[in-house]
Amino acid sequence: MNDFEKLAELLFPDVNKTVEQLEAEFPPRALKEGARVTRFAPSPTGFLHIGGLFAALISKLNAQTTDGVFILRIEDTDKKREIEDGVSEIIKGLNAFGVTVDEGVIGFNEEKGDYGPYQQSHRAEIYHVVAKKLVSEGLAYPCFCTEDELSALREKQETEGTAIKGYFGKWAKCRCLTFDEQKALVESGKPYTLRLRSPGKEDGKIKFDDLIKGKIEIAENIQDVVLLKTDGIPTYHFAHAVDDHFMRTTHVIRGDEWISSVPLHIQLFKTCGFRVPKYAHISPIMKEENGGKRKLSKRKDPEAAVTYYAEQGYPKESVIEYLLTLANSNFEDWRRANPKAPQSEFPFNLKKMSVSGALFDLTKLNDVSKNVISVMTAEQVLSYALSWAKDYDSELYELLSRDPDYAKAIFSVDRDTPKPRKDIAKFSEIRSYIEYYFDELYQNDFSQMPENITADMAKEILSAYIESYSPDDSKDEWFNRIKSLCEPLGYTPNVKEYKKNPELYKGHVGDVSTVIRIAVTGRRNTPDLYSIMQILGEDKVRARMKTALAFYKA
RNA sequence: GGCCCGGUGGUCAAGCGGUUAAGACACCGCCCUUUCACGGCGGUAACACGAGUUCGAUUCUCGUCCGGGUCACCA
Repeated sequence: MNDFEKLAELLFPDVNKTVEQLEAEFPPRALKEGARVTRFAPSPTGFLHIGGLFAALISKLNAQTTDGVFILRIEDTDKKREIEDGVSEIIKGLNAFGVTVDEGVIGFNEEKGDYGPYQQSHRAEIYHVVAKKLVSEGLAYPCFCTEDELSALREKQETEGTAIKGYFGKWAKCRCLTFDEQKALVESGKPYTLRLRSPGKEDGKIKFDDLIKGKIEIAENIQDVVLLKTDGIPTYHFAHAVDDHFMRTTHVIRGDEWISSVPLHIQLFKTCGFRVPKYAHISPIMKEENGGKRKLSKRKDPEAAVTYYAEQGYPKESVIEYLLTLANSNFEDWRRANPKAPQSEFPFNLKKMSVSGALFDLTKLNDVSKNVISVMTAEQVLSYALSWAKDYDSELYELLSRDPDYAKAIFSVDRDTPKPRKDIAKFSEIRSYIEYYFDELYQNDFSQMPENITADMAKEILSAYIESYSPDDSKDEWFNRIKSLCEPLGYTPNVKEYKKNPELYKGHVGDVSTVIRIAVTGRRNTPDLYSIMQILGEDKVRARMKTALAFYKA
């Protein structure tokens, strides 16, 4: 047994498994040629960032379009970041937007798949097996430096103005400890981290091909980075290499803040004897502020949290649809050609991802969402409205569920037509949109008449209309009735005629309709009035007109 | 500061040496129209700057500027 092997035994006396055994335990996946295995690997902070959702979506799409596998792995190697039930929050967030996983963590202490465990805190043994192997081959060593020593080192490098800073080469004082020294220190109980003995050279360069950013050349890693912290838990870097190898990840898709550690990661994969996965780095979603761009901030921007969209009542398809427009610019063309096709049919292409970070545009989201909702059926809209209201507006929920047919009729107005209305972007708007259908919500505001219509005129029109109103009219009969009211009262049924000779009339049929509209709905602008009156029914219509009439008489 | 990435209208973006520099959102105007919305038509608006290379640069090279990222026992 050489010194390295002796050291490995000293450091990991309880580790008996070998890397070979792990390889057998987690064999390469039997997937078809070209299938991609991707993963989303958040920390359980309980906060799902819209950028995280975006990355997860892209990863899922990559797996889905290649008949691969999409994994959810939880990176809980830092207890400081973790919050109670953080895992559930993340999963809930993902599921709320339909980004479901094929494999990995699916609930509290619940997972599926043969490549687990999928929570890093449960994988200690696996990391230690690999670590032991590295030590036995002289590729990693224990470092007994304290935090104070490390910061002293940093200061020294600072004052000396060394070109490269950090723990490497001659600065790495634990690198060259003899076995006897190491043994004494370990046996004395001194805490230690495990560091990589980096094979990198100071002037070395590494090239790699990022699937989104293209070819990148950076200095190779020379730092003897920490692999295992003093508590034996791996750092992100080490866990990344071990996990993505044994989970047989083919494509690592993540935020571009990781780009600068790619040289380290490649080095790690290689020194562990693992095949290097393909990398794709996504630019962050930004926000505009004072003319500048910055990353969407968890603290400052409510829209950074995925929960914001649920609270606002955006359908999940809307958020995904918008994210897709950011991801692949040809998505909108595809959508125009396939207005009703499910999003899963879009041929997503990683190569078409934008290289630079996009500003998140809520206005555009609203537009996208209006389109999404406009092609839904009334049943779908109602079911979304109900599920939103259930959580966020109990009064509205009550009213909508009281008479489902009535509620469905409301959402059917102007819907199933070649040119459906597009006025709902999110369900938090819906209350004001439909309030006049419910006496409980409806505001008797008759004072908002256009300036050209006086109270006397309104009174006159309403009185006449109440006499003539017939609830069983067809739409044509209904409108003809309104038109026939016009001439006796001094209005013209013909708008063009009015525009030609405005001085001959008090107004046109539009004005007459407006008076009725305001009486019935309390507002100047609504969808098709005939439909609204049909839904409201004779009793409500008459009651409202009477109330309005009383108002104008007063 | 070192290293890396980026910079086309207000926003998202096509573009791969020769284009009237697409399209979408937003905005404005007109048309359609009983209101609103939808829809249709039209409009305002862009290649960060400076040098090269070239017959010709938004496209290629270099520099400047600006923006972003990263330099931990955090991920």
